[in-house]
Amino acid sequence: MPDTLGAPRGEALLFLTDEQLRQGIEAMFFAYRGFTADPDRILSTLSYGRAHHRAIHFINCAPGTTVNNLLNILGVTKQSLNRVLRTLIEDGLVESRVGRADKRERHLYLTEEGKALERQLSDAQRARMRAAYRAAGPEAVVGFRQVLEAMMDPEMRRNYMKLREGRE
Amino acid sequence: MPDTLGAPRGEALLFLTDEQLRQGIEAMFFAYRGFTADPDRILSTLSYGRAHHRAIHFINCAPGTTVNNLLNILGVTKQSLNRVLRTLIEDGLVESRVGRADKRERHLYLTEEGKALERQLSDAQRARMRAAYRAAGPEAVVGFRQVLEAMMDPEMRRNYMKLREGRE
DNA sequence: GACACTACGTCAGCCTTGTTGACATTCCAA
DNA sequence: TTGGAATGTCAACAAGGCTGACGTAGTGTC
Repeated sequence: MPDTLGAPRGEALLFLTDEQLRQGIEAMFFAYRGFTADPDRILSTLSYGRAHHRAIHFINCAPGTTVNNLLNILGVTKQSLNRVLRTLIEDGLVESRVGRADKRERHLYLTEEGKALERQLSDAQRARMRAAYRAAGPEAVVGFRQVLEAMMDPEMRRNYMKLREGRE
Repeated sequence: MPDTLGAPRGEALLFLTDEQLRQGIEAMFFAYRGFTADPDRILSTLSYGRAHHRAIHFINCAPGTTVNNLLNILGVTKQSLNRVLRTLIEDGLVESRVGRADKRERHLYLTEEGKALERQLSDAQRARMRAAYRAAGPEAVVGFRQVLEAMMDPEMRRNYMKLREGRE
């Protein structure tokens, strides 16, 4: 069977077989379940859900972010986000400040209590991630990140990069 | 600062910093969105959801699987699964056969129509996975899989391995 | 100043998909 | 025969998505 691409020969492309891809798909499914399991347990005791976790996470990452900005990152409607945000503000975990330059905007911040919950959630999630990283080793981690980045929608990849830059 | 573990020195553990872990967490979040985006688009035109996709996927992987078995793999209640299965059976995508050895059990199979939808969904999902694999390269794929496997709950890892063995 | 537009909040209603609890049926096995 | 396992089904409920409509406040433009 001739190699239509020229450079890499058949065997070098074994990682692109349907069976390999299928295993990757299932690995994503099962791993994502593990990924969310620990925070989910904590949240359920507080009658919060994953949606609250996501909001808390990204507000913590980018303090002072606007509602619109958060909407784009999370990829939900403002009505959905608002429901979550309202409870977090009522419960004193998030503070909403009217913008100085543009008073239509609301800038979101975690309160001390909000930061405490964020820490609790991300400690649990990081512990699992750390264990997985340690078990797999540094080279595997590089590969892991490369594949994940390549799997994102371009727009989400931009959001992802932006968040990283903001912390460097 | 002394190295408490002995062997690897500080720099070798840079991949375990909180910032690295945080980036990994966000990468998982954004990548999973991409991972499900293509099937979701197809499903929404058929008034099906992700739950239907998951059922179809695993019935296709393990034809003749029982309801209970599927329950364990998917990690949902029988009532939840039943609602999904009922619509799939009504729509003629899934066939439920009474067990021969144990007539309490129902063995699940995809019909031709079900297989066609499965193919449509998995083609879309594999296309994205293939693009990501190709962009990242074979070494990255190995690392990707290693980290994902390490991130699973032990019970889910067993399910994952079992599915793989069944196809080899 | 009038007007269009933007950012945000909110109300109402709908859908999917998860949950619990209760109960019927069927059938295997002790 | 009787207990328990596997399954199906009904009802009720909640989280968290969605759309559509409407209100309000602030911005920017003509």
